[in-house]
This record gives sequence, C-alpha cells and structure tokens, in this order.
Amino acid sequence: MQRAHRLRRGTDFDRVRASRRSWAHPLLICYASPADGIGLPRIGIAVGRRVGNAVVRNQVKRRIREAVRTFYGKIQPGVDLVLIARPAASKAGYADLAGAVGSLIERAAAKPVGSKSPTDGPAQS
RNA sequence: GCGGGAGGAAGGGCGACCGCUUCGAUCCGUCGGAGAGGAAAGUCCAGACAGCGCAGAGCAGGGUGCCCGGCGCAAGCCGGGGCCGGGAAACCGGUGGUUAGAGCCACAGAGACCAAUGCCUCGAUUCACCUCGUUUUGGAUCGGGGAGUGAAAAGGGUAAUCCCCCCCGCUGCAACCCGAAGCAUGGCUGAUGACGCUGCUCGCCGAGGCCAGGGUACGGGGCAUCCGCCAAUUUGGCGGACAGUUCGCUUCGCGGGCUGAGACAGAUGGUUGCCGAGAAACAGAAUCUGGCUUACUCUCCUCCCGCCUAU
RNA sequence: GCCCCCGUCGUCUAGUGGCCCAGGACGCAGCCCUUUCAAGGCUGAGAUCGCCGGUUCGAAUCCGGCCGGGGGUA
Repeated sequence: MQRAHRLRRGTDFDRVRASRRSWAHPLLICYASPADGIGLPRIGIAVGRRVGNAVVRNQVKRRIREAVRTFYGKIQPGVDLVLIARPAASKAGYADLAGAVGSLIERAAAKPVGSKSPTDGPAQS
C-alpha cells in the first residue's frame, strides 16, 4: 500500500467524511466519496484514542492496512475511502478485521462486475 | 532446601514467500544497505538549540538542602558516616537552620510561650470570730511538695508556615528561518507613548496593537551524532571528536573492529518453518541529550540475612 | 509532539491546617397542606473529599508519586 494509494491531506479526510456516505460494521466504519480526478483509489485509515494505547492503535492500523492490500484490486478507481476503527477492533484478530474490511469494500466501493448496474457505487452520491 | 533482601544481565535466534519507510546504485526491468525501547512512557527536572529588546534593575514567583570525599556545565549520581522511623535481621524510607526575626499550636487545661496566676496538700507567721480551733474554722503572706489537662508544660513543637543562607530572564521545534499561493474589509485604540521581557513597579525602545469577519493551512530547512579537509553535478572519500557495542592487553586506563532509525495521516506488518520447556509481560522514536519517577516478563548470575537438615 | 488546568453527596458547587467523620442548592425518600397534582412547609437518607505514601499532635487543605478527565498550541 504505497503512498499514492493513501489519503494524504486532512482536507481529503474532511471531504470524504462530509459526503455522509457511510457503511457500518461492528469493528469498522467506512466512508466513501468520489475523488476529484479519475485515478487510483485512495484509502485513509483513522484509529482514535478510544481504541487503545499507541501499540494497540499501531497494531490495528497495520492489520487494516494489510487487509486493504489484499482487497485493493476489487476497489473501483477514482474513489476515496476512509476506514475508522471502532473500540472493538482492539480485541479482534487479523482474520476478523480482514473479513470486516472485505465486506465493507464489497458494499461500498466494489468494481462493477459483468452487466450489473453500477448504481451501488458511491460515485453517484 | 525454604523464605526474605540488595545488585546486575537478558527483553528471543536462524530462515522462506508477499508487503512498508528511507538511502544509494541502475541497462528504469530491478538490486543492495539500514529500519523502535529499557523504559521509546509519564512529561517531573536539567542542558543543548532557537526566538524575544541591551536580554537592564527591584519586588513577586520558582528551585536546591544533614556531614565528608569524588564525578558532572547543571539537574543529579557514587562511596563512607550521623540522626529519626519501619523490620527479628539482611535491608528499606526520610534528612539544613526555631540562641536573626515573625506567625500558629483547635478541644482540653490554672497556664500554649520574653511569663503570670489559679487548684490540692504540708509547714511557719499573722488576722478574723455568738462556735477561739496548732489531733479541728476561714482569710492573707512566705516556703516545700503534688495532681490533673494535653501531642507537647519554668520549658517546647511547627521551617513539606513565612523566613535565613545559595541558585534561576521568558517562551518553546506547532520554537524559529527561507520560499510560494490566497483574501475583504469593518470597529476600537495609539507620539498625552500603545504593543513589548513574562505577574507588578521602574528604566529602555519607538509604531503599530486588539476584536469581528475573510483567506491559506503548501514546498524546503531546523532534522538525524558533530566538526574539518579533499574532489565535485548529486552522491562520495579521508581524518578527528562523541556515544553505543564487542574484543584484546602491560587493566582506575589504552588500543583495535563494528554501528550511528528517522517520517509529516506519520515506516517493522501478514502467512509460515526450525531451534526450544516456552516466546509469554510492560509497551511504539517525532528537535536532541543527560537524569528522575512509574509499568513489567520466562529466566540467569553474584552477594547478604533468617530458619531447617547434613557434615 | 509541546505547554497548561481540573478531580468534594446522583448533579452543580462551598470549604485553603483543628470550630468540618465536610456546608449549601437542585434532585431523592417520608410527613404536613390540598378532593388530587404542582407549588410551599417540616424531617431524613445520601461523601473511604480520585488513589497511594509522607510532613504534622492533627490533612479535603501542605509535599511527592500515580490514575482519570478537559483545554491551548501553524
């Protein structure tokens, strides 16, 4: 997950969260918004202080990042995502977090498959 | 052997595949090097560094604190000793000055601080009396003894109260410097001196300051141990110093080798194999350094104290 | 990251060495008043003063260390 695939600026986070398009999971919350230009999808990860101390937050962040890497090819281009960890994520293992990330990407920003209409994507919001 | 105490070491190792940050090389396909801690933590001290006005004077405020010796710029640390408290001991914790001065010491108690007086009792002297008492009344004076109160009483306690002696400008890398982009003004105030070096006063300086609203929240340096030299387009090479680690020696030191993390939504991860009894605890660098404090683990080493057993 | 501030009944707070095993208001419970409710009156319960040490005869208060909240900072 290289730097070009990540959200870099605070204004990007604000813009994605201001789009109000969100999907919830017991471990994570996902926001989605179309990017300014057509390009690679970008992901931002936020882990607040309620999740745990610095070690726990880093561990959660790395597991989410690794899960995003495995599902990265399924995200449609030109979409910005923000993944926010909830406190329960501190007790979840990698398999649970990866499942959460996979389901959220499937629901929020999956590439249109076959002849299916792309109306479930957030780019129309 | 069991229990307790002090000090120290260590904080997994070797790999495979897929990934991350950074540096370098590159035939742009890739390749190679480096990549969290003993506390990185809490932010409790001190210093470096940077800005603020000459970094001024006084007050306020803050800090240090038994004695001797040593290390250190300082905070602080090490060794020995004294006193107090805890413990059976090893050991642990705490430490200035109340004959410079001031304040406070509730309740209780006669009295709580340069002393003065009250209670009980004994003795002596003396006075009073419808009761004339020294085996027995009351008062006064002098002298002796005592109880009670309280943490503490003819002699204190409290400086983790002010104070005395010694030290300290303020603000902090979101400091600060360079560059770029963008915006809209309105009100109040100011050479009768605003603002500022912080809280107050003085001295000094000399033109902006405050509020509301609006705009941008980008690049680089500081910043990755420091300094110097060489070559130079970047990179690099050499030397010295500092720190860490390791080895050796003629061992309070000297010499050799190796190493020097570093971003700006913020780098160590995922899956798994072997060693192994097992891989668990606290915990993630953010300007840097030295200390202090706190959190914690499977073990290992050295020394000390007590008990039991054996010799 | 850096720099500050605050923890006292359920809530908001007063108390800055002893008069306080902590006072007040709102809330809570009971009684009175009222046909009933509200308002009003009386009474009562409710606090290991965030935690652990220390100084002192004596600590919510003074000192040290932890814990938990909150704020500022281009």
